[in-house]
Amino acid sequence: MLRKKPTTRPVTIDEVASHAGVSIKTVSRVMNREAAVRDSTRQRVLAAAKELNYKPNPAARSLASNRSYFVAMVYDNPSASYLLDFQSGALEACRERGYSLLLQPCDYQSPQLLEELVTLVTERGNPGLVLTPPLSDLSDVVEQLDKLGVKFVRVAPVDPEHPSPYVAVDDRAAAYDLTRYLIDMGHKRIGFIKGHPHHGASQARFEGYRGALRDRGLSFDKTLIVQGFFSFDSGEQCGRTLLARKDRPTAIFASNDEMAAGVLHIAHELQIDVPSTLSVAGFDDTPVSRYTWPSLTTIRQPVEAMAKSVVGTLIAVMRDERKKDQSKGTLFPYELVIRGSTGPFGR
Amino acid sequence: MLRKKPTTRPVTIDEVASHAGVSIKTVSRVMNREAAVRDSTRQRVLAAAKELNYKPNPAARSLASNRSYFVAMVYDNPSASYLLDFQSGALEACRERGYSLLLQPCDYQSPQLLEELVTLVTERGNPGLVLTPPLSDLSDVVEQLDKLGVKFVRVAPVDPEHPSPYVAVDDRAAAYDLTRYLIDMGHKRIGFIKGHPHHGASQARFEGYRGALRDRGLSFDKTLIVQGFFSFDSGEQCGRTLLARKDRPTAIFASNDEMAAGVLHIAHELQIDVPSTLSVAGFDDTPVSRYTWPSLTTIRQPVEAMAKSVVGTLIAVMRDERKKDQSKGTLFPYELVIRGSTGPFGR
DNA sequence: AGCGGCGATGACAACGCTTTCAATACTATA
DNA sequence: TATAGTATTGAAAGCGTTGTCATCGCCGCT
Repeated sequence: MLRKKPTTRPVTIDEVASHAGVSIKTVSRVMNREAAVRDSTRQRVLAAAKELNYKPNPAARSLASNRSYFVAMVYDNPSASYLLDFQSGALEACRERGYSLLLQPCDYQSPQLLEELVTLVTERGNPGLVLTPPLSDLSDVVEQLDKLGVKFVRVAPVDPEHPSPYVAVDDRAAAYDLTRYLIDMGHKRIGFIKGHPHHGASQARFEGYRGALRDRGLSFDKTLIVQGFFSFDSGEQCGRTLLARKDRPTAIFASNDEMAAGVLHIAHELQIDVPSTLSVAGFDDTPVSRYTWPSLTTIRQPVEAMAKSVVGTLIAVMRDERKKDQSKGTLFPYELVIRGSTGPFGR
Repeated sequence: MLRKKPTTRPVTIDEVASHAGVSIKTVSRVMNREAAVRDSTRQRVLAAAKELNYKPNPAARSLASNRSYFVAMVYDNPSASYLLDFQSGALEACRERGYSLLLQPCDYQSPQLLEELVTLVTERGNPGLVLTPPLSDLSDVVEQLDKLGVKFVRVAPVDPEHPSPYVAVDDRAAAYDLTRYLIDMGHKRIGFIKGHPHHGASQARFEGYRGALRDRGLSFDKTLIVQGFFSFDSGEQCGRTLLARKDRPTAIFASNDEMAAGVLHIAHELQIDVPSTLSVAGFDDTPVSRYTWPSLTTIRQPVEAMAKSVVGTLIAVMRDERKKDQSKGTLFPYELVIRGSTGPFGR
């Protein structure tokens, strides 16, 4: 079967120009929404473009303008559903503005990380970058990228000091609220599983937990704190540690849903009933929180909206459209979602 | 803070050429691995390129060559983790060959789907397409894309009749094996939750189930079959239907993990012990299968490897490198993964 | 009427690469 | 040593846009 593919050659700007009786430059102006075009002319051009179904050639565009129509999402494997939610928000922002999203998985601990990013940027026509955690906290990388003139925004940076734009949720306050909720359910011994130490949010969540204990006058017991790594496996391990003790906690707050799922697994293994004798809470409200039994009490972050917002900002930066007075960071609201995995102790 | 960004202008082919003492055409040849270059020349050029850290400008490249260095993954929300696994395999294939991956979420039922895809293709410089299920089964879309000369490959098409390349797993055989395993555990009444009717795999899995019953001489009870939609919620609903019956099944085979997770939820709600009085199995071996309690018996598909392979094929097609005698489809091996959610009836 | 200015438009040169085709340098052969 | 043939290389013309700068009207003001 060797039939020749038709591959209809796309319409070019020249055709639109002659069809509308103007120069290509004018068509270009119209397509780029530049101001200095008489309204009647603009209409004529738009009509011609529409009729011919003209789509500007992106390669020619970025070659000539030395501009990029790409946003690259740089990530190192945070939770899967977080990634997907984020992607979908980012895609939405890109779609609205005619940009495309590139994916750049990477190893945040690699010594060549900066080099890889620079390669990405130069190889892919200078896209803007979205740094997701924990990359958003690598201050040297941030510094260098900035120095190199790379446009980027950060997601959930622990340290908002750098002038680049970012989005985040107040992790500390969220963890504080969740902990207070547990305390208000009557829990006095609340275990805490810390998140990955290289994620800024981990520290903030821990501080929220501690703050709530303090404010409610509960003593802080260091032995109830264990170090997790945001993974299901680490959740199991930490759960085992906490639940093996004789004076085990009556509630466990895991710094994300996957670890909470791991704790639930161990609780089942040890035949500890949840929530009657153990409450378990997570963080993030990923789909995981519904798959577990019981469903997880957790904190919902509007990940998709955050992604959309921050990518929008990035594109504005790439276009130099950003008003100077615009605030560099945006905090999004979180929400405490109460499900079956938590309750008062002893029924 | 108005400091000017340095934005070091990238190295161009001209600089490499003069640095190596050759014409730009020769540099171009070397960069594109064309044959007709003396070895000594090639070395000289490579050295120069390396020294200057030359990266060909992709926009210029695709403008001049009218070729695309993009692969677009077209999907309509199959399971989240499936997507991510697929992405990561696709990215790997792209990375190896210097291509970039674009994401194109879409609505497979939209009447304008074809139009949207054509827009994508023309707007984004004619990328190759990866059609994931259920898009891979829209024969009219496939037909039209082919007619338009769009290069594409399909993932898990139910109907391999079209000559475009594809990857798949033998869903029927996998479901057959899983069902036989359940039967061999002593189950005689095995409920089946069908997958989304618009996914080709659904039918194949169902046939595998039926085939195993038949071969093992078990009667086929239509009332044990319920229609799901691959979602957790539909799993719950179907689970409720099946488990509310007096003569409820002793095992339930859900056509994917999320639905199986839903069934487990209902089992817990009804205080039906798994696996002693009910076995539950899923399909896909997504991370979900580990989060549930008990962990799910399921079928593992090498999604990432499949993605990598099919994207590799796509790129070969885009480059016209594909040997004619190459088989158009590739079947990947699946694996039965036995976990805690299944066992012999009555302990 | 003459002049400065500004709004609207177009001509033409990039942008960095590939393609085409011609030119040159070899190599094997007679 | 000449000769054809092949391997290697390069010059120049695009590819489809945007950037720069010149041009052309037209307005208001002297």
